[in-house]
Amino acid sequence: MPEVRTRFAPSPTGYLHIGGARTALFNWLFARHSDGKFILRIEDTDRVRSTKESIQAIFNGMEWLGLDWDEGPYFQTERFDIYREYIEKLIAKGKAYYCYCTPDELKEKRTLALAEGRKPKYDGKCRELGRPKSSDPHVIRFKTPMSGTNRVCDMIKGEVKFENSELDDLIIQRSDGYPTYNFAVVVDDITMGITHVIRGDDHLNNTPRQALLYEGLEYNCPRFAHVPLILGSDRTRLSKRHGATSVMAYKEAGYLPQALVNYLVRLGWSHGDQEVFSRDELTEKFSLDNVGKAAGLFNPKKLLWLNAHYIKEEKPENLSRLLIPFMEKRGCRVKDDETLQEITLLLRERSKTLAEMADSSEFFFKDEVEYDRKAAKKFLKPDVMDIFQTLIERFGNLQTFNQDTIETVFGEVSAEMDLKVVKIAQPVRVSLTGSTASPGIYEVVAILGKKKVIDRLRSAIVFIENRGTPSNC
RNA sequence: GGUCCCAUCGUCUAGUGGCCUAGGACAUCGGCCUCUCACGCCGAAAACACGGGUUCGAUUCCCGUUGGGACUACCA
Repeated sequence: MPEVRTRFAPSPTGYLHIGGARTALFNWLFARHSDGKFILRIEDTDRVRSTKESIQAIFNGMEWLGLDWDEGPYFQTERFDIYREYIEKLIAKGKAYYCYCTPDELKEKRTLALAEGRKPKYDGKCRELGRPKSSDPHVIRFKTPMSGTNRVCDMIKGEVKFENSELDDLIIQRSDGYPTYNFAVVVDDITMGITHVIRGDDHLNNTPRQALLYEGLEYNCPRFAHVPLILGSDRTRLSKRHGATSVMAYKEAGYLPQALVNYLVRLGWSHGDQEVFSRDELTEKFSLDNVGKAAGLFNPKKLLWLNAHYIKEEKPENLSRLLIPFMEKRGCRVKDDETLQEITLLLRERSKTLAEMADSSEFFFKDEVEYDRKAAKKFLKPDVMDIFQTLIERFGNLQTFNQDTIETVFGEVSAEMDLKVVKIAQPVRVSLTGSTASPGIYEVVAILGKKKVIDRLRSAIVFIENRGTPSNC
């Protein structure tokens, strides 16, 4: 068996999007599973739409997802000599020809054909003419066989048949001398020794043209595998309309790369009933045999669930490091210390994203607690001032300020005042966090520390005292 | 319009002719746990698009219908 060689070949006309990422992932997994090579090739022959920023965005996305490549990146714009060489070969063999038809002429013919209900194929005018090369503007076209059936054996779709008569003579070199997509892809895949072309379903219709090109160039076709597309919730191609489609947007929203990888791989591929896969498990178990044929709808809720899962699984020390940029974005300057790790430990059970985790840990670091209106109205009432006062005293007297001693204080106060713990915990929670929902109150008190807790309880008392006066309402 | 692809719970899927009273997961709904919120646990509801064949037997194989999608450029 020759070595497996796969490639990911994005065009740098935007960020790395969800669909592209999955294609890259499948190629990467297939190569890693087979101990083969994964190659990155940038298809930048569209000089109007290709940008440097997009190239960088693709690199960033791949790096974040952990999709490392063994060869490349190759750039098509640096390979013109190679394409020219192959075009010359085709011309020499009489398999390609110069075409001097103008874009306007072609457009006219196309509209006419459409109006008459015919197929808008190129009519082959210059194929008959056989004009030699000249300095007049021209493209180069490939002579497509007029008849015959073309069979492509796809590893996912099975055998797909196309009639050659449906195809026309495709342009392989544009008038500006640039090769076109279908031609450059074939030459690249040949010269890079690609054995498996794994790509989106949307390329299935290109495959017969490319197969013909392989034939014309006298090379064997690689194996093809057309992966079904990812659709938005309205069942059309995933696009910006459907929300975030950029891989890096998920990083910024606080997703973990392993969650996105796990989600993407399970969308279209399965291994029995298993839902969660480590990276090692994926490279071990991935196979094209278990890739489904039908398009899949992108389901943000399931991705969110997976993200929550991976957050729960992540070590507190890693989480605290990942959390810092999110805290800074919220104006909290935090150190990656033991306290932050304790906080992430509390919050990892209750956060679906790092952004959410940052939101719910803000109160630990803010100087002033901002009370949620409803929460304050319900729990910060005159009858709790007594409780707060007692707690301030008891906490003040504690030699050891930890979860156990704090819990004991709550227990004692609840017994002495004949109040259920919840009647104490909720007002305290609001006074310390501003909200009715937070991690366990003993943990929160312990992490905040004696001074902050007492300060915040005092502020709450002041808040309650001032509430009666209209100026503070 | 033409070409091609596709079709199991709302969604991702298991299922490769009898193991199917169709399994799992997300989401939804109920319950338990509990200092709140989550987490976790338990449970419920929820699908083989339709019509013909083939077969002793079809979710599974074949054909058609319907529905959805992709492509249809001197873009990739």
